Amino acid sequence: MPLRIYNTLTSAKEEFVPLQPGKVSMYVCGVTVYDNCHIGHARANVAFDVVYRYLCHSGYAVTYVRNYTDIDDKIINRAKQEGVEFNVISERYIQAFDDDMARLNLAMPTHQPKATEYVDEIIALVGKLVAQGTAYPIDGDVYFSVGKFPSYLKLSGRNLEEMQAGARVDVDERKRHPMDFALWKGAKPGEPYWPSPWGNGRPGWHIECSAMSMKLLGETFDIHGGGKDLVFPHHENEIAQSEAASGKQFVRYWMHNGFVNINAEKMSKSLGNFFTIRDILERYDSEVLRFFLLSAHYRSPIDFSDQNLADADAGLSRIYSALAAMDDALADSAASREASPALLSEAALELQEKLATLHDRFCEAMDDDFNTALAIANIFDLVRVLNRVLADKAALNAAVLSLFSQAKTGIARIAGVLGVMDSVPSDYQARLKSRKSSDLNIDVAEIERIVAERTAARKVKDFRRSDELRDQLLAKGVELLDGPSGTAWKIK
RNA sequence: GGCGACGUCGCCAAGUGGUAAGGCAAAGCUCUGCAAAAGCUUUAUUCGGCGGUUCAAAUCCGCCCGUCGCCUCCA
Repeated sequence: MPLRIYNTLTSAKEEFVPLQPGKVSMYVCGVTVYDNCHIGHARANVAFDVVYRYLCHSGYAVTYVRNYTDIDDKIINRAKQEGVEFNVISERYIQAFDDDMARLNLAMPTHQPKATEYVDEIIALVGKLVAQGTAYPIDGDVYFSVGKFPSYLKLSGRNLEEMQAGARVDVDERKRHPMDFALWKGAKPGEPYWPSPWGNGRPGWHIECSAMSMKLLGETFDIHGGGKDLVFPHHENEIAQSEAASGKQFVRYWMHNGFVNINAEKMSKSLGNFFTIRDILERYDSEVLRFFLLSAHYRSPIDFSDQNLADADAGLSRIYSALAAMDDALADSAASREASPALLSEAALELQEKLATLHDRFCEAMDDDFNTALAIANIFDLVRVLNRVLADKAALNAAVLSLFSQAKTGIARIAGVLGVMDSVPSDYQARLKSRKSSDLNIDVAEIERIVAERTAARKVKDFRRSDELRDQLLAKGVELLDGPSGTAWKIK
């Protein structure tokens, strides 16, 4: 079954046919590095990380480019505030971005270019547009002339007249058309600059992506991604600059991810209602955050709340519990099972059937515009059957254990694409426990002492004292779990 | 004002013509001294409302209501 991708350019799902068979060229707008990243950045980057991984999984040789925009007005402003050079700011937040993405288990792109390393290419591109007459210099700035590019706004499906009617911006009177945008900005005193034919200055906002993507991927490439909010003006302007310069189609498939909302409203810097990735990782495991982000389709809005994160946490734990239980069964098995008949129970037969189609169903979901929500639902479906088999301890024979091995392999294959469920189950569980115990207001030795006292009380059937001690611990957030081999405890 | 998206069980969320996936929560059961935890089972004749097309619609069309986004920096 062919992969189908929703293309913003045509507003439809289209069969994906790469420019060159077996190869995919893909560019995703990274970040402007002037501050820490928020959950919205996490979503976009996780979404395209999965796109990248799935394309690789499908057998394509993928060249994945994700840029850093490391020169921009916001960076300059921030540098001014702090009284440092602009590159102190950009380098700091590049490092922060890299750290955040590593924690979110992102695969490394093939190239991670920085705008400042491509100034020559940018100047050449602007120069070409000026020479052509599609761009014009004024007082050290250079503007793109939207009137010279007839298909301007084809991506966002608007027209120039409407845009002007709704314009809320003060128009620079020097521009030929109110919608003309800057390719190059002349430097004011004290600002960073590069020499250019139009004087000292720096790149405008959109031009760096055109220059870097065309340099690394060619004038026409397969996939260009980013958040929905980049459709206009950023991607629209990229198309204008690039296609005007090359005379060729710039990008074949435009992909845009939906927003992260807070109380059904867009999370954004300007609204001030954002959470940084760092903030959230203080409180939730990074794998939980990633799992949460993949639990909705990448184009849908997703509402960020404690409740929803807690739900994701519970769901992911359910999967790991089943994986851990399989590990246990496999570990304490072997010899004693060998003699047992290899008959499969009804549940085991169902498991066998689910395993046979597991990978196909995964691909079917992902081929439909990267439907990770459906892919995850399939995993839960498998987990339910798995638990049913696990529950029947007497039926754990060699044949069933072999199914468990298959299940582990099958899930690992999927986990490798989604970038979740790829921890060692017992490690994951230990990670959660230690995270929770860090905000505990009682020390472990004290817990152990009370547990021991209660065990003694239970031994002599003093259940009143036993329950008293249990309540005492519960009040401090410690939950007791009595089992055949003694009493374990966990943080509530 | 222009353009666009969305509205599916208490909550989250798949499903774009063939008769409602999955998760969380809840209830029942198993287990337990009792619990907790865990597991199993159950839980929408119905998809914002009203019309229409069709043998058949959550899915297509029209209108209405509601929410949100873009049009300014934004993933």
